[in-house]
Amino acid sequence: MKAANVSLSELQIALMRVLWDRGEASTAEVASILGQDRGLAHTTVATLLTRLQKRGVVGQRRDGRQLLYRALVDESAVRRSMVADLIGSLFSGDANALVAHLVEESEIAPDDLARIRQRLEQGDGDER
Amino acid sequence: MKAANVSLSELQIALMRVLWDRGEASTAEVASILGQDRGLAHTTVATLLTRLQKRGVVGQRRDGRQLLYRALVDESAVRRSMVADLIGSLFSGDANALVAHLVEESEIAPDDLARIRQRLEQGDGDER
DNA sequence: GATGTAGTACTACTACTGTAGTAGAGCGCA
DNA sequence: TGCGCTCTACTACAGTAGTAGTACTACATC
Repeated sequence: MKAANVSLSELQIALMRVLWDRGEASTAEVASILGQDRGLAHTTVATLLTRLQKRGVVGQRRDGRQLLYRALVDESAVRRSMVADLIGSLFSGDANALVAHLVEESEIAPDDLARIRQRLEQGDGDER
Repeated sequence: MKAANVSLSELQIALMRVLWDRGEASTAEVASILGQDRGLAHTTVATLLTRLQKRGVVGQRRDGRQLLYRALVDESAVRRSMVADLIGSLFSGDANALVAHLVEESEIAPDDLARIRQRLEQGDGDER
């Protein structure tokens, strides 16, 4: 629960992605992955995780000397709230305008729309 | 020009929207509109505009005692860069996944996809 | 000419983010 | 049984955003 209003920075999302992928991870694990990609110090990652924990976005569990973190919000909740924010502020709340933008900017081909629709209509009779 | 990397907060976008709508606006105008909606002090709006100007996002022109501001980046550039950021961080760079998300979250109806495609294919042979 | 008014410039403060160092605690190995 | 390593906790600092007050300036009006 705690569904609403989770807006994260790019870096924070990268952190979360590690947790989403593995379910639970120690600071060291996260740091080794993030540090690899971005050259962040171990302590930096620890700070970021602590802050997210204080914010209630991740949960913390002690395992001996180590801390294990896991996500308390799932990716789709973050997607939901961040996409909604974007549509609200930049597309006057109109999701169709966002799709139109994507096509206009050649981010997706018009044919993809049909494919997506087909896939979704087949995949689920209705699940929502 | 200055195409890239314009990422703005919700409030900053609201400021910009006033400028996008009217082309050029004085601090007072922006403040009266924004202040209406959000109860911001006149000086707050002035500060925000100055900062955007320092960042090169808006241009400033003196008209007597007043300053007139106009946007130096257009809305589509901001959309482009912010949508791209979002897709990059939350949808693994896959724009299709964003569209699928929109449909799954009932932000748009599957039929809308067809409508959008039709509209776009008719509207422009190709313009890009 | 003095004064009120409108408008800008400067300063300030809080919160959050990115970044990381240092200090301290516990564990394992020589 | 002490030394080093690892891991966390705490502190710090710069940058940006949100918010607004105060001070100064120019203009109009009496």
